[in-house]
Amino acid sequence: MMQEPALSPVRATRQRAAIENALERSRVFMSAQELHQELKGSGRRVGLTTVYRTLQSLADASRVDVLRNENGELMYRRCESRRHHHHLVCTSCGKSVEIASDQLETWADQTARRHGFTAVKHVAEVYGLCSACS
Amino acid sequence: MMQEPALSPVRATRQRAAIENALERSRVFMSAQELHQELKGSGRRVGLTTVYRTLQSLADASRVDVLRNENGELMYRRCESRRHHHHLVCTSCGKSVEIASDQLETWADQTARRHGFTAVKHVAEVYGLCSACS
DNA sequence: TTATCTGCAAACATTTTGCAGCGAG
DNA sequence: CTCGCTGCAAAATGTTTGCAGATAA
Repeated sequence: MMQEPALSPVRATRQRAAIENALERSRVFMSAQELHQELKGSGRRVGLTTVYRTLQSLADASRVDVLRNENGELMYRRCESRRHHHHLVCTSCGKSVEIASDQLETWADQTARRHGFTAVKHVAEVYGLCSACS
Repeated sequence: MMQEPALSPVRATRQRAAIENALERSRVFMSAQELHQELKGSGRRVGLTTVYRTLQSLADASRVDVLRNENGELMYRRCESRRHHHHLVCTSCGKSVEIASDQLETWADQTARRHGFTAVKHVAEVYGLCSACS
């Protein structure tokens, strides 16, 4: 069993609390910039640099999921499960569901092996309109 | 059957020829910057702007595949098949294989439907070491 | 001839880094 | 009191755009 990395230094700062809090409330992926705006809008002032650095450290600790949107920007969302998983993301409201998929893993492994590839990793995300948006 | 878009105006310029030629010879994904360097190295001078614009238009016409590397940079490679497909990419030498995957499509559709999502699209790439590199 | 194409320079957008000051422990 | 955290300003990157001049057709 893999153990979650023991996140190095963590000082309980106002900024970090604000960021984690915002992530906790959101069920959608947000960019660092969006999160920064969100915080600013609700009166909690946190420097953009700090938002970037904090999100990065949270991602390193597998506390948030990271993926790139169409424009190549990094998007973050609180992790529900620490296990390997993928996402089903609504292209309209941004809501996302974490999905497990043994089937997908199996397919990736088999496909790779069939072509003589080893040490397989993969990325996969599914996009569509959620029931509320369609 | 979908018909390939009738690519708007296309003048046969030296630059476009150089770019298409370089793409034709390469079996690996290259960034616009890399392609630009490659051309410069082999004596064929093409402006970086032109490389970007040409690759973009080729991508629009589905003549090249586009995907983002880990750093979010756009990578291009000549398309072997115009049909929807995914890639198996060697993380060492960059060589890639186009892979079809009815299984994957089916999985994406079913997963989405199960969660009430419609209008499904998906992205998926598989990474590993090819036989020559492992 | 003329509408495209080219390419430089400048603009852009996102993310990272240098560094002086703040503040949690 | 210390050392990590913060945040401004500036740098770094990758990509796009404005525009004047070159050039296929």
